[in-house]
Amino acid sequence: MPSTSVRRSAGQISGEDIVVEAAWLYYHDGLNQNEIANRLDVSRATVVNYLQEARERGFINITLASEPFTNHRLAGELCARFDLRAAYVLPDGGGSEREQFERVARGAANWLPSLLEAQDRLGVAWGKTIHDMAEHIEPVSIADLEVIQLVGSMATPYGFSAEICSANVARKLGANCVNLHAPAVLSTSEIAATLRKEAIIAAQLEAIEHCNKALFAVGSCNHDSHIVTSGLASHDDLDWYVAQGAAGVVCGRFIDTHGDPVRGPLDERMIGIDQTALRGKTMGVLVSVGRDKANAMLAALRGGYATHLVTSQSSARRLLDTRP
Amino acid sequence: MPSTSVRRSAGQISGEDIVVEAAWLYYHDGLNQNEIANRLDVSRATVVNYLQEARERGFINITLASEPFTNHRLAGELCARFDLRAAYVLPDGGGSEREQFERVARGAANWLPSLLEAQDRLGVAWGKTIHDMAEHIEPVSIADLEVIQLVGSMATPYGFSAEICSANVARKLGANCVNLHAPAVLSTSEIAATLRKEAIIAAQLEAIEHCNKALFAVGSCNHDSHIVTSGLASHDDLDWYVAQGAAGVVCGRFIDTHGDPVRGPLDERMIGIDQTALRGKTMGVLVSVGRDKANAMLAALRGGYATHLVTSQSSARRLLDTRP
DNA sequence: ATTAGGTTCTGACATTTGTCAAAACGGTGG
DNA sequence: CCACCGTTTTGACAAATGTCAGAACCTAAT
Repeated sequence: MPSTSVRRSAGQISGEDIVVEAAWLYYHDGLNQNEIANRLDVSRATVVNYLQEARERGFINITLASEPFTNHRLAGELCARFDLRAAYVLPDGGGSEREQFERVARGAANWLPSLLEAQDRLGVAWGKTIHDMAEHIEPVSIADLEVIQLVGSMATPYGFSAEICSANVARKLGANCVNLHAPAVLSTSEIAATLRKEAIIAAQLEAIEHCNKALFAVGSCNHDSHIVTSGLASHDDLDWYVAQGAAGVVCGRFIDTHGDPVRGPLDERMIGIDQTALRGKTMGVLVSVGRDKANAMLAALRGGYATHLVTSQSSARRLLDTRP
Repeated sequence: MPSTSVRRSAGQISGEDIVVEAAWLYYHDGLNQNEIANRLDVSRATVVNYLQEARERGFINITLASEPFTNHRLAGELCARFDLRAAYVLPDGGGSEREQFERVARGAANWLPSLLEAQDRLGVAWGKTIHDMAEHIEPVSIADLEVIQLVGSMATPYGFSAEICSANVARKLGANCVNLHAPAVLSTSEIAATLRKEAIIAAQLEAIEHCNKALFAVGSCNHDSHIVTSGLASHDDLDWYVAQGAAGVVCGRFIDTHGDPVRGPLDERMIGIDQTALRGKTMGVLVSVGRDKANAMLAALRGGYATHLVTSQSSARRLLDTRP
């Protein structure tokens, strides 16, 4: 009676097959590792290995439903106060601001796919928030999705510049990516104007105008915030805009505490979506968290740039504690 | 120093919030129950309860990726042999036929959502297989999906009659449901013809013609198979069709070993999709398993009714072991 | 044959998770 | 104020899962 070996390399069963079988028995049929070990006639330790392999290979998807987060009490209040269609509030979990940032990025990554549908054209801004979010998106494929870079590229080589953000989001969502092949800011408004008329750039700006959804973060108006460190604005630029009442930055554009555009010399030299166009999208997803972002978030929310918000509990409380 | 209570009903945190928080920390942040217990300042046993509640409430979704099943060696061979676009082969797991049936139903439930896209019109047949499958679909919402009942309702009250199958599939997928408000089989062809001309029925038959995808099982030609027990065909009907070469049943219609229609007196009296229309769909998902279904499956596959197949390893082997 | 080098598997132990009866709690009505 | 009742939490124990060093196994080269 020659017993057929179950060793992975032997037998008629191909290598990964037994791994899948173990995963199925465990996650779908609800057997425990002992029962699986008996059925497959291997040791329980081996079953542990199979299951680990299955997880590593991404055979198992564990996702958290979005409802409990959006239904969160704070989410409801945020929607009411800032006229949002939905908000996604992540628990603080008692961790540091660093951890909270991470969690919000993951939360946004978790939520985003369910906000998109086939044929959407999603504009993507830039920044550490957007970049980290993109990292955490579980790859899915959304039919005929187009991802469009909303802001020109950064002069300084930067880990989370606009083209990298949009490319990563597109990659994770299996989408086509329209990059904006121009610097975010040019030395003179004339050069910017010329560039805007270039056929290639014009087509890309056209794509920006016609995207229906937007994903963006906000920047604060400090001298150490990304708007300066990325080389988009000089310290003088920043001072000038702050003097005019700037309270925050969306897609590289300055806005005041009411969210209204603060226009100035830099604007003419920039290539990318402007405040008016951003406000016109049918969906605007704002991802932001942190004490330092509070004012800028408030400005962006008041300005009506966002229809959807992802943030943390403590940030949500800060927003709600401010007088309207 | 009044310590704020974390008891669920107290504090500013709403009841389900702490459950969600625990779930997040566990499934997303990968903390273990002890760490979570410390953070939330409750006992570990409580964390266990929270996590259980989160699972019960469906906050956590665990699904298996479809690739390992569709990439399976047997799946590839099935595609090649029967000209399928994809096959989903479930492990046998050493269990009984009963367990295999169950597993195939769950596998189909797992796979189906990823086969559908927005605006699809999915025709759904009937039978125990389809019914059990529907039970196991994890509720999702597919935009503008329409589910259409392919076969009329059963005269005998039946747990898995056509209208129940389509309604359940529709419910789970958040789809609109077009039911066929007519019996599957009538006493005379004249009555059937009259009924087909009724405006309501005609519109429903129209919907059947225009659906682009179909989900169906096969029936075998035994006297104890559902085609007889459900009251669709009498024993005499069955004998007659078998004598004409019938080897299986799809959507209540008889086919021979090549999958070609076997037409007879019963056909004129039936209301529902016919063999030609079924063959014309852009996608046909056949879900079937079991030794007794082998011949019928073979017939359906040869007849080109299916573009996608869900079955078990052992059933797959049986199919492949048969001479083409 | 035998040996070397890699991979896969296993047994013994460590850690994590689940269970359950009893205790603590919060509201309610005497 | 207290006794009651249903719910939530907890501690102690039981079960399940994870870890890791070494055994078993395969392959290919000597």
